[in-house]
Amino acid sequence: MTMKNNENTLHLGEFLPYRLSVLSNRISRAIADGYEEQFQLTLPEWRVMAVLGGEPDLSAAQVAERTAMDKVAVSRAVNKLLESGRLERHFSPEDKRRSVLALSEEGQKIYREVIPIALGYESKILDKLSEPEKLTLMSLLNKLEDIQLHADEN
Amino acid sequence: MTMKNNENTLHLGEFLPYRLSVLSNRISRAIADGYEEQFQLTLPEWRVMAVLGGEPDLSAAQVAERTAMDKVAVSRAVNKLLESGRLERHFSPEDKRRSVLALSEEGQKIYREVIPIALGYESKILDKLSEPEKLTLMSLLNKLEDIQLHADEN
DNA sequence: CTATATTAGTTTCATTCGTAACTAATTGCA
DNA sequence: TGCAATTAGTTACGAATGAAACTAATATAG
Repeated sequence: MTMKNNENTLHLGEFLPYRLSVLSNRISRAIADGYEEQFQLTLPEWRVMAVLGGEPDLSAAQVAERTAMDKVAVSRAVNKLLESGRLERHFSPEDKRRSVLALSEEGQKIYREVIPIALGYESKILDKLSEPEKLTLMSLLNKLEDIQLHADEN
Repeated sequence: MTMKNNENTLHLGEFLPYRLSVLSNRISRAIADGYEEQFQLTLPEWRVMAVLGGEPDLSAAQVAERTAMDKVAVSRAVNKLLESGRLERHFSPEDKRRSVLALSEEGQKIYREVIPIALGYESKILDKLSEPEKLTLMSLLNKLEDIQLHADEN
């Protein structure tokens, strides 16, 4: 019979949320180091570019959805990308509030350069796992992503 | 034959680092929501308490090691915890720079109250997994934590 | 010894981030 | 129509963060 951890102490090194946080930060930082300096690109900016590179002509709100960023973060990243000429913005004729965002030529160029860097790091990680381990990892992530953590927050 | 993703686009939703980041942030945020308001405790403060609760009389540098926080973050968290009376600090007689940190009575009380909240969230997650899945998850985390992401940075 | 280098921890400063308030455009409904 | 409610995106502001400079204490080399 397996007993659940019910001690009066908590060991961070075995605490799932802590381990995920440290691991995730380490990976994100490593990847960002791979493009931040070279392309003067922050992580939120790269996320916006990553989405628009695969699916152009989204509104800021749609970008926010797909990146799990909040709309303020998207707004800021979009504006920096506009200033640096990596993004083009139009506004929808039907709804003059809604922006229509797409990578500029320059933005696409950078996008194509950063992708292999990002995928390279991912491979560096995934290559350490066997094929069945990769499949399990993906299936575990799917499950974990589905979990409802809050009581309810309509 | 399984082909590796070698496309000219990147789908964030399938990109491991992105998925880990979103998942980890969601979990950390949920847990922090469970104690921040109730105990006026930020995540870095809680991490410091969590370490000292299980292993008292550490120096700030040792706390930094064990929490994967940097020394500035530890210094700030420690000072806020001192102000709120949750931590006691002495200085080592052999080395008057080195602090010796431990939870105060009040700190221990809070520590004992927060632990079940934190573990509760962890269980909420782990309970969705089968026993073999949990084992695989732990073994995958062990492997991923071992990966060396940087070329070399002496 | 004494000058230099190193270490522990703090402070400073510039940037980032999140929340809330705001503006402008659109929708809905009376 | 016309006015309240909603939506897209921005701005403002305080808190959190990170890097670098700093202070005090200790270790080390000559």
